[in-house]
Amino acid sequence: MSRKATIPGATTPGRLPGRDPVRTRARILAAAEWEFSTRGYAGAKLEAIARRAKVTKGLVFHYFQSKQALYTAAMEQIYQQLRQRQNETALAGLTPEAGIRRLAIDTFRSFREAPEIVAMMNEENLHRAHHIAGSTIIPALYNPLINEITRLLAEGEATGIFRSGVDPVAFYIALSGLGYFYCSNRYTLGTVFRCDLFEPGRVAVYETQIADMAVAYLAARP
Amino acid sequence: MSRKATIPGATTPGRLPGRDPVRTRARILAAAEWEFSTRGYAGAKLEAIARRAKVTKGLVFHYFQSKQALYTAAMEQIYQQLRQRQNETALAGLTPEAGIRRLAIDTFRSFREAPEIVAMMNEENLHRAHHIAGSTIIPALYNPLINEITRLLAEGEATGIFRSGVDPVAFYIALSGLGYFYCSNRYTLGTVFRCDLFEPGRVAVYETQIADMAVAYLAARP
Amino acid sequence: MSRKATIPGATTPGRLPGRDPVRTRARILAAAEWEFSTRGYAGAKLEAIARRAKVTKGLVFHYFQSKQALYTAAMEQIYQQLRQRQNETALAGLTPEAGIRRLAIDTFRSFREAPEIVAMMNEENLHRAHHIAGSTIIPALYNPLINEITRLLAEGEATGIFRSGVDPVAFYIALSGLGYFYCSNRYTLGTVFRCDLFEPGRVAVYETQIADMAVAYLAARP
Amino acid sequence: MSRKATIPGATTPGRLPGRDPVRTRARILAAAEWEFSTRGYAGAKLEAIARRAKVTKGLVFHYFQSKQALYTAAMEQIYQQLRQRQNETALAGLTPEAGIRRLAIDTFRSFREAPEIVAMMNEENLHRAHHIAGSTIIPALYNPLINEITRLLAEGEATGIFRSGVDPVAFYIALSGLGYFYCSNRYTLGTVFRCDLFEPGRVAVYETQIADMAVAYLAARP
DNA sequence: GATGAATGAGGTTTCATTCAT
DNA sequence: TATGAATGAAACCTCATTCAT
Repeated sequence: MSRKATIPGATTPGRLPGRDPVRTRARILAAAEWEFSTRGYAGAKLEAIARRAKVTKGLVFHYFQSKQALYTAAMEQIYQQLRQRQNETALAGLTPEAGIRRLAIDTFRSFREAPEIVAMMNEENLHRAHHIAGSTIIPALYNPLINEITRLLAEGEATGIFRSGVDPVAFYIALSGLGYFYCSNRYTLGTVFRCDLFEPGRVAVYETQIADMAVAYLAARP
Repeated sequence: MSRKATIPGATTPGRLPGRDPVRTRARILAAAEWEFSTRGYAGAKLEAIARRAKVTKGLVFHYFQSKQALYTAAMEQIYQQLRQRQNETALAGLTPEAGIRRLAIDTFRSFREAPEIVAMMNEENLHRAHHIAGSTIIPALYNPLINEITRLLAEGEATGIFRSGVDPVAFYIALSGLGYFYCSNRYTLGTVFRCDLFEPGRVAVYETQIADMAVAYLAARP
Repeated sequence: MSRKATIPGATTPGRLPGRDPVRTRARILAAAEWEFSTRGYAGAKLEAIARRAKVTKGLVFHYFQSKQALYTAAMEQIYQQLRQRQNETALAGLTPEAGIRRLAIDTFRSFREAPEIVAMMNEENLHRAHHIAGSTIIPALYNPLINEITRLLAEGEATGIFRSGVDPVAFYIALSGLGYFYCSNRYTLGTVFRCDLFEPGRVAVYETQIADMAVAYLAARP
Repeated sequence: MSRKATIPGATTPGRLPGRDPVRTRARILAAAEWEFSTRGYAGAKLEAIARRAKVTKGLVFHYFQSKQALYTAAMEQIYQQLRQRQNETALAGLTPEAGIRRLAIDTFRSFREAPEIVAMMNEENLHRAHHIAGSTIIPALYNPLINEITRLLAEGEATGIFRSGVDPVAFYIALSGLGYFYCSNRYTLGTVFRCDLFEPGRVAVYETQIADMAVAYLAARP
């Protein structure tokens, strides 16, 4: 009898080195994300990625053809996670002011919660966006967010509470920058100011400050 | 005695161009700054640094004992350049509002003009500020700037034009973030928005926006 | 019973193109001949052979048990092709002189038309005939040719037009060498002499020359 | 006293892992020649070359930048050795007939004594003379020999003992082929004919035969 | 018969570092 | 001070082969 006694329908859970290509690929990708985002492209070693994914180095090449290709795959996945995270933000039904506050706070939070995204973006900029340039997916990911901002600005301007002439892209950059820098430079700032920037109290103070900055800037002057 | 009688102070013509220890060291350090800031710690190769400095690899080890030590030296030099650049900002004699505007604009400019500083800070944060932690010089470099901000905030509050209760450190971070992100993410943003962020017109728009944000936030509400 | 009722002899349409064991095996063997003869044993990759045969690597192992075994199979097939090609030569009814001329010319032609045989023989000699040594087929393939030569030499000697005392094996080697070298060293000679050795005019000149050499050597001196 | 007691003028012989760049390079090159010519390009392993040269793999790359470059260097050296060997042949003062006989015999001998040259030429032809094509040295090496042949043919024709209209290049190829094939196919022929082709008696027979063939062909017919 | 995931050994190459001169 | 030969570990990658399905 060559057929083993298996529970029909069950996919034999718990088998790690088993033959489940989908999971294996996912494991490798997750390991790559971790290594690339914590050590950078050059600093990440395929050996470490393989060990973390519990596969052999050869198998990494079986799925992804080179270190570069693996890096690109990891980067695209990370970007998608960022946008997914940001798209969860529900701005519908909020007043323009509340929407902008929420946006400032949520953007800040998304960077805080996904340090690998921040690290990966820095890495990308070090290489002058070489990889993103080739990707068609990534620019598309930004559209919903910019559209949302444009809508909020227009709405606020129409109801007379926001100033006019605000550049949505420039405003998006400023809003992101307020949250991004706090997270991306967490360790150098923490060292210089001898404190932990991610301590909840400090985060709350900063959160309020950047939301205030955003709306104060937009507020129509009498 | 193989040492020839040389006239001190004269640059003894005919010698190899590199026989000037001070300049040689400086050349190596400059090459290291360039390589480390454009490729990161792991991506920078001593071979490339040596070639760029027009010396042999061995000589790099002669002056700096290891890659790590060379990196630290390069980093400290870069930080000093940043602070030097920021200290050139003359805020004396300006009204608090003008001072803050100037600070926002100058900080932005300093990041724009010194991309190697931005890259190096990112690298440092990737490594959780490992190198800065050991350095006593670097935290000290930040003091003048924070003092200046504290002074401006206090002055503005005293004259009733600024709101009270602003955290100087949080405000410094926000101010820096507005300029930093625009520069550090120059390439990814440029790719996504299909434009050159460093085009003068775009820079001018952003400059005004961040200065407006800073003062709008600080402005005392009636 | 998973085996469907199929009409034997019919090529069961709609099946995967490769579901014909005989043809699949032949395709793999042909691919192996090409790869081994153009890249050598070590230079040939099973991956490339599989791709060329449009099968998976696993299937290559299914039919042939190892790279070595596949190589041997390819080599034997190639040798058989050579002898088949040479046996097509019809020497019956020719005078000894005409027979020798025809032999020289046909041997030359067979090497010209089957470069993979030449390459494979070189590869074999690189490995000191390791594979041929084990094969019983290959020596047998040479017998008809040597017999033919022996017959022609004897006949010519008997009729007094050929010299006596010619070693048939040595003569066979010389005859082959004249044609073989021209083909085996086609590229290096072509480079050195800046011409295409396989250009028809040049081939014709050489053909005449080697036939002349053979018969001039054999001709009985007065 | 840091100066060791050394015999002045002596280059401290017998030091193997010592710092003698010229010898080290030569050792690597010699090892490469051996490995490439006995195993082919793909079959040769840098590890084996390094071990044979008693250096580390890294050092092989220090001197030659890649496997390809090392191969090219080895090939050029081997070609030079061949021509050097052939140029040693002193044809001056010989009659045209004696000159041609000597040429046939010496060419045969040079291939017999330098099997690595034969192997390397085969390898080159496998790769369609890719490497030789780039080299300017190699074609030049052939000139003296062709000149010599042209001279002998002209002289023989002038004195009426050689036929006219012989193509020197085609004749050179035939002459070389007679010797080359015997050596290049030593092992396959030896297997097929169950004998050692390099056994002195057999070599002598063949030597006479090919010299006879050459002059019989050239001989003017009454 | 056929697939393709998985392995493990070994291939070429890189690189920080040491050391004799 | 300066050179560059030499090292050894480890990097990325390839490839013949096995195995579950």
